[in-house]
Amino acid sequence: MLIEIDFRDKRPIYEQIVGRIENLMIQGIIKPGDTIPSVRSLAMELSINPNTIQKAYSRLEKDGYIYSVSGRGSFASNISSLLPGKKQEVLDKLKDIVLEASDIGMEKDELIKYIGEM
Amino acid sequence: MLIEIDFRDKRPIYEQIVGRIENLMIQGIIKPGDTIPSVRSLAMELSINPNTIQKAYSRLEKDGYIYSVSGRGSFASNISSLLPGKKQEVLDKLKDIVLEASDIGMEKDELIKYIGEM
DNA sequence: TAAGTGTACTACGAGTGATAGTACACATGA
DNA sequence: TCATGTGTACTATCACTCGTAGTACACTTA
Repeated sequence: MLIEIDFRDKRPIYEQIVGRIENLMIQGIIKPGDTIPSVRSLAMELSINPNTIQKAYSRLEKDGYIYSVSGRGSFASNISSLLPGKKQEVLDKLKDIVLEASDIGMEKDELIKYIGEM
Repeated sequence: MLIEIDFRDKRPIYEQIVGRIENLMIQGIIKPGDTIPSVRSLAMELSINPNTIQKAYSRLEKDGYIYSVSGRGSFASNISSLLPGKKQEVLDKLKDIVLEASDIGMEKDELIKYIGEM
């Protein structure tokens, strides 16, 4: 099972699926051109409604991760061009954390030290 | 106006208020013992329902930031004992970011460099 | 042709956020 | 004392999102 759902997770199911598939593609486990499980089969496998899967796939297609062909299935796109944007997103989040840390009197060095020791 | 609401913010109003007051206390702008605006006056000032303010204040009291006295008002608690927990929260978030960065092939050094240059 | 595929649509229930209104007990100051 | 302001506790209603459920249609493939 490459894709699983955590019902304790506060995020909506469709968002978990989006994140999981994005992750599998970024890690190269799903490669460009690979077939993505069909809406109905994945719904069956996860015991959730096909509409929920469709919602996730629509989002993935809109964001450029997959492309869907009516009657044939859904396939992984080449996401190499998306990586710079993803990197910037991470840096933006990191910036928020650093500002939050600053609010409670934590110095940059403390954060850097923590990262280094991970 | 120390407290404002951003209606473009996706977070619920009560959560914005909680965050804002926490922030003012952490920064020392609101000091232990200070009076917090009354439920009704803040509701009037922000043009929102008193129940929304009450919900925010209930959360703040539950989390130890303020204490409320029936008939008198709400007051800022001494939050110095809460700081270690807040620091740990920040570090936990930082950890998530680092893992996310790792997923898309970013090295720790890249993050550390970014923090250093902020 | 039959089966599997993506896609679109409506309808319903549950949960949450926010509003609206009412009510009660308490503290304070005129 | 009494009016006012305070926190607190309800109920009711509305809007929105998430998820489920069912149906339908056009397409591709074996």
